[in-house]
Amino acid sequence: MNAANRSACPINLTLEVLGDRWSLLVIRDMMFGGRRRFRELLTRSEEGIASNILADRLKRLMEAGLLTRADDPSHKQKAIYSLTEAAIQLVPVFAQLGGWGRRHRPVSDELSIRAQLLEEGGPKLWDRFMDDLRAEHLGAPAKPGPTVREELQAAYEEVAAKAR
Amino acid sequence: MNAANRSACPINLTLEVLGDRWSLLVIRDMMFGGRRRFRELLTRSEEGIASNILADRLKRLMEAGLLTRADDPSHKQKAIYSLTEAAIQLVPVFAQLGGWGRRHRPVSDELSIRAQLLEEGGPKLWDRFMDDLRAEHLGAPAKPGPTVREELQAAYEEVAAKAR
DNA sequence: CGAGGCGCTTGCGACTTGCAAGTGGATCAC
DNA sequence: GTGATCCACTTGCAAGTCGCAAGCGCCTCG
Repeated sequence: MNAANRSACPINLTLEVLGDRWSLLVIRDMMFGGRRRFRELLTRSEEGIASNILADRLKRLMEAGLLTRADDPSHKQKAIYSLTEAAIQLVPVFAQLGGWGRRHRPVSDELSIRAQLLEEGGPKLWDRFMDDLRAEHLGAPAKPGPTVREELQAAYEEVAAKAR
Repeated sequence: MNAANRSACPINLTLEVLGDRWSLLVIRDMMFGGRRRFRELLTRSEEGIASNILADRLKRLMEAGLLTRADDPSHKQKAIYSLTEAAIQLVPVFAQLGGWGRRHRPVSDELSIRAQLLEEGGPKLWDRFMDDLRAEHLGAPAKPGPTVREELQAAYEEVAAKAR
């Protein structure tokens, strides 16, 4: 369980940071849902994370170098969390995880359309998405045109509307 | 925690099956290490899994449809575990996880060479590897030539020899 | 027939999780 | 300016999970 006494295998080391039920979901909500604050992550989470678990995960992810925290200059008690470059590079991992889940788990149509588009878009779309995230979280210059998140969101809403 | 009351998001559903510290490591040892028996998985695991945890994970993975169990006809008390097609399709997920770990975690050179080759080989290599696994675990006809696992293993041993 | 290997199971203490409630401070509405 | 509300967490506690060591019945080998 200790990080120290386990192996230096890349997969094992990745699992030591991300191998639990919540860490990747928190990052997913920040990436795909655009959430940046504690309260947003807490209350708008599909799966209903508990506040102490969320606090603990944010702390661990910061220690692992996947997230940073800054005070909101416009509102002293608000904090803003940002993804680091390392976290942004999880985009292909999410694409594969989502693609696998879509094919092998009982997903709903609305929620799987994003995974499908991300998978079909391939590395080109992933790179665009990562550039969007760098602009949003790291202050890199933004590219013109709609963001990948907006495109995915629009597709989701279209499917959700049809389902109703 | 219950599968029932969480969301139908592909990433969440994937995490419900694989989102713990051991499940993916067990599958990794079967895929990349060629282990098929309880005892092999127990004693030749780099990370030292406990026997009760291993038993529990094998059971859960069978219930999730990722593994099957058969009696060894030549030895009544031995069991053989096989990967299902769903588990074999985790190859790209492993490739991405390994690639990310290699870039962002303190991996050792010997253990990361496999991840590097798998990443650089891209979808073509992944497909070959998946075909190898289908031959080994599902009884599909084998392709001629060395298996991907053998190639990865040879590269690993070369690096390990240099390191000494 | 005894030693050892096989796939597990059991007991138990330590740690982790999930829920509900609470904390101190900042902001907002009036 | 004052009371209600929002904010990011923290605390207490019950329940569940993990990890280690030991043990189980069965089978095989010499």
